[in-house]
Amino acid sequence: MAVKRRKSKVKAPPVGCPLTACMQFLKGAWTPNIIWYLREEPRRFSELMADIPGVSPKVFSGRLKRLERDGILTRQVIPTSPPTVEYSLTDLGHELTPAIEAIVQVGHKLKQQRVV
Amino acid sequence: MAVKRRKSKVKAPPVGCPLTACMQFLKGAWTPNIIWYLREEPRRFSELMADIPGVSPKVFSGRLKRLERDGILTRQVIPTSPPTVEYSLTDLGHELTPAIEAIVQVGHKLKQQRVV
DNA sequence: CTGTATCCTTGGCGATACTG
DNA sequence: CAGTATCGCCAAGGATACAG
Repeated sequence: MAVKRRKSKVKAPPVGCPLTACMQFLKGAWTPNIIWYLREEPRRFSELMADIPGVSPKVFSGRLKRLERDGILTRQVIPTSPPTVEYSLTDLGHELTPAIEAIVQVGHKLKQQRVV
Repeated sequence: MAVKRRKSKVKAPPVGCPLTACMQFLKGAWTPNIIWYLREEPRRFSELMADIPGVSPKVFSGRLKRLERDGILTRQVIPTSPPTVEYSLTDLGHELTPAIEAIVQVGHKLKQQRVV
């Protein structure tokens, strides 16, 4: 069925602004972590789930689907005998990693200063 | 009135991870933009509203309050005759700007490549 | 000018169970 | 192993009007 994307009634922050342009890909509770854990090498579903504890498979699967739809990552089924699936970043996905790296940097600093 | 904050039943991405530690401050639809537009100099309520079109005063006010509570910015009332209010980043707020700058950088690049 | 008050919608998120 | 199905919550966000 036509997955026609409804005109999101959720008011978008100002598009056209580079900040928002990038943030839209980082939106969502688990999104940055997923990209982060994929930055070096492809990972499988359960590996990612283990990397990012606390998320339910349903939510996780949904997030991965959206990221795939957005062109951030690709999903590849490997026909082994328990089937495995590998997720990896696309070029677009890799473009985002510098931003996330900066966020991680800041996070480290905040932790050092015990502000978190 | 004791605004006791309930143990948020919502989204609990893995805390303790630096990424999430930083992201919690960037969460929310208009948050990064607010910090961004305050990075150089203090701004008044209506200035910020104009910088970031499309947000209603209620939502905007709520966001600013949360940022103040989180220690990202300070609110100073200037007793002029129409009263004006100035918002400025705290030290903590300024710590976040490198991360946002990186995000903006990536946003620029994405726009150049017309992926957005 | 700088916000609050009301009321409402929505989609993100969660838990658990189940399947190819 | 890698997900869906189902059910439901609720905080974030929005529109509009009003207030100090």
